[in-house]
Amino acid sequence: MARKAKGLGPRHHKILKFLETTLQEQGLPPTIREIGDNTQISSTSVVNYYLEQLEAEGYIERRSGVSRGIILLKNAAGKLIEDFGRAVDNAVQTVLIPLLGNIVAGEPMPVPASDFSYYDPESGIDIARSLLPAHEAEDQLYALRVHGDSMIDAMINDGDIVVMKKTNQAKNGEMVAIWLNDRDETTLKYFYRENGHVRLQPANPTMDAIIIEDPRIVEVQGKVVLVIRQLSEN
Amino acid sequence: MARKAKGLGPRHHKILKFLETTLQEQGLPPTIREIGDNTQISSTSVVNYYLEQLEAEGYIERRSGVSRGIILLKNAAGKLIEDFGRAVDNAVQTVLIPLLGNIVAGEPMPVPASDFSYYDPESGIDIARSLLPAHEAEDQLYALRVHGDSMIDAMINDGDIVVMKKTNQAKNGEMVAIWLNDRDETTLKYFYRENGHVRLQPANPTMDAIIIEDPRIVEVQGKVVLVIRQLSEN
DNA sequence: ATGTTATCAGAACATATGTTCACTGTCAAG
DNA sequence: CTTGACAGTGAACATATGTTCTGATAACAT
Repeated sequence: MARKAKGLGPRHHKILKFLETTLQEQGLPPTIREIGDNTQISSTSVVNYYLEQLEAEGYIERRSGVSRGIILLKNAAGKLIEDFGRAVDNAVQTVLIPLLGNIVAGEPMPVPASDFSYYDPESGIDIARSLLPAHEAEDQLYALRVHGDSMIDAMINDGDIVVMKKTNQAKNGEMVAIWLNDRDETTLKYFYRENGHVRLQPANPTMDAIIIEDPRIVEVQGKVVLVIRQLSEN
Repeated sequence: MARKAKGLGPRHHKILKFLETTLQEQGLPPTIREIGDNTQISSTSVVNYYLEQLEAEGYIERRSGVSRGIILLKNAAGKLIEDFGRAVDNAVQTVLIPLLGNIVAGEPMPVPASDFSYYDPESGIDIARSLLPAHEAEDQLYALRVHGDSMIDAMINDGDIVVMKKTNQAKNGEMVAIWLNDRDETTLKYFYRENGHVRLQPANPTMDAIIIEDPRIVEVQGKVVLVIRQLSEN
C-alpha cells in the first residue's frame, strides 16, 4: 500500500476539509483524535504524521503543546484562508461606539462617567476606524443622537448622530459641545478663546458668532469628532 | 469586597474583551488559565465562576469537558458575534465605497459609469455595513466630497462626504442629487413630485422649497444614502 | 451580633489532548 | 532477497486543561 509522497494524498485533503468545516461549524479547531474519528484514521500518531506533512507544506500551522493548536493557512484547494485573526481583524476595522442618549437643546446632554468602558450594551453604532482621527482614544468616544432642530446653526439636523470625545477643555478651532450655564442650553459650536472672552462660532457661515464675556458660564462637555446623517430609505 | 450582582462587573467585561482579542489574535479560544493570567484572576475556579455567569447571561456558550470550549456569542458591548464561518465569509463588515470626486455647485457632479465595480482603489472610504440601509446594493454606492458652501441649504458643509446610490429616478421624500439643466447647477434636495410639477425641498427647515414646473430640467443623478462630516483634530 | 451571599484563593482531581515509541506491512530500488 | 522509505497500528506517556472541593473574606440584611 505504499505510495510515493507527491503533493497531497486523499487523506491530506480529507484532513484539510475537516479542518475547514470544523472551524466553520464549531468555531474552534479539532483535536487530533477528532480528526482521526472523522477521517477514518484510527491512530493519533498517524494523524500527527499527516499534520506534520501539512505543516511542512505550508497548509497549516501548529502550536506545539497547545490543545487544538492548529491554524489553517490554505484550504484543500490551496487557496489562502484568512485565518480567524485576520478575518476578525477586518471585522474590527470597525469600532463600536456607545450611543448614550440624545441631545436636546433644553436639557443637559448625557456625558459618560469618567470610566465608561462598560456601557449599556443595548445600543451602539459601528464606525469604520479609518473614519476616526488617527490617534483618537477609542474608549473616550461616545455618540449622541440629535433631537429637534436646535442644532441647525451647527449644520446638524434632527436625527443626526454626533460622535464625541469626552473632554472638558477645548482648543481653539475645535467644534465642541457646550453647556451654557446662564441660559440652560446645550449647543455645538466652534470654540475660540480670544483675549479674555470666548467666541462661539456657528458652523453655518451665514450665522453670527456668540461672544461670551465670562468664560465661567461655558462648560465644555466634549469635542465633536464625527457627524453622521443617515437618510432613511423610503 | 462583596457586591450585588447586577449586570456585568468589570471582570466580566475584562474577560469578554480578552475572549474577543484572543479569538482575533490567536484564532482559537483561550484556556481558563490563560484567561486568569490576562485578567489578574489568580484562581481557575474564579475564572470558571465568572464564565458560568457569562454563560447564564447568554454572552458565551461552553462545551463541557472540551478544552478551549468557549464560544463567544455577544461581545462586551452586547453585540452579537457572528460565528466563525460567517466571520470568515464576510470578513468585511465594512464596505469600501469609492470616492469618485467632488461636488461643486457650478459643474456637473461625477456620476459613475453603469458598471463601476472596478474603481480606483486608492481613494475610497470605509463605511460600516450597519450604517447603510439594509438591502442597499453595495456596488451601486459611491461617495463624493462637497466643495464649497453651496450645499448649505441641504445642511451639508464644505468638506462633508456624501454617500450616494446611483439611480436616475427618485421616489417622493428621498434626498437626491439633482442637476438643474436650466441653471447649470448641482443641488441636493428632498424630492417631491406633485401634480405636474416637482418640488425640491431643502433639508434646512428654515429655507423655502423650489418649485420646478417643467420636470424635464431636473436630472436625478443619485439618491443620498449617508452624509459624513469629519471634524479634523487640531 | 448573626447569618447569608457574593467573591476569591489554592489545591486536588479527572480527563482531554498532544507527543512519542515500538512494532507491522507494503512496495520499489539495488 | 534485502533494504529502506512510506504508511499505518496501538499503546504508553506527559502535560494541558476543565472540574470540583475546602476554606477564607467582606459586604449586606436581619
